Amino acid sequence: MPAPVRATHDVDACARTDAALTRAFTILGKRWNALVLGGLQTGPAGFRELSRAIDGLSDSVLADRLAELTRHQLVRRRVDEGPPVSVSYELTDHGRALMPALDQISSWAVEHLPPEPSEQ
Amino acid sequence: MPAPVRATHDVDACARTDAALTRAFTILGKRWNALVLGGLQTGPAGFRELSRAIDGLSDSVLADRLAELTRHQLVRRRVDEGPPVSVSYELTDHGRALMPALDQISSWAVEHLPPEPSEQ
DNA sequence: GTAGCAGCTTCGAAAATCGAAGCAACCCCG
DNA sequence: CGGGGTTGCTTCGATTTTCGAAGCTGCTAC
Repeated sequence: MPAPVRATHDVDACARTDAALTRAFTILGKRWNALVLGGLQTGPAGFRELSRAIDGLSDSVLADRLAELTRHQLVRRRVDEGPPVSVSYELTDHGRALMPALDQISSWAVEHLPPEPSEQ
Repeated sequence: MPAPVRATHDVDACARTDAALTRAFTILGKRWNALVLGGLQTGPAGFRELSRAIDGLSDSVLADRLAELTRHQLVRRRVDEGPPVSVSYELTDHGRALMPALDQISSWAVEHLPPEPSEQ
């Protein structure tokens, strides 16, 4: 054992940062993904609707995020060919399964996230 | 009501994308933050230890993330002035309070996140 | 026709991330 | 004591992401 006994716990213990968590945050760790999913929580919504609901998110990025979430099967894009073509996005079962976790994070933020002492 | 009855639900319903969720993902929505917190889940760890545990994360970004998480009071930096100065990072109570949610997300990923059909 | 809305896409600029290298301090080995 | 290894970061230039404004199509209302 070359290194001093400094480590509080073995590297292996936290080593593989939990592959599943890594996969989850490959998606959720992108700037707006979780918020888009959250915006869909209450039901289907149109592109423009989401755009207005999520403050600060630009159209170009929203389009990108929706495409990505759709690829990952968390969101479904549905087109209504009625007289005025309309598009709506909604959560898939996979996406909906994430909602409880999102709620939990939301609650955590209420209780443990200070109102920003001084934003960077 | 100028627009056709296309909206499935009122904008207000999903309007303010849940301020708390937004605040939470101002932090968690950054590329490595959640993984760093996850790496600290099993106990205190040193800089290099985390660096090796989280695959793909560079030193410069890790330093940045740790500083940010520390500012937000989710992580605490502790220096042991012993003969060999050693630094260790650990979760604060606020940070630890997030772990259940992280676990839930991890479980969700196991059950609902396909093994990447084709990475972008 | 003219205006307005929905749903995107394109484009250049700004910001975030990356990876390699550097640096001080300290330990072990010989 | 010198060489080599480890820890904890910082700096820097290059690549990626993200951003926001503008543009374009299709349709409706006036």
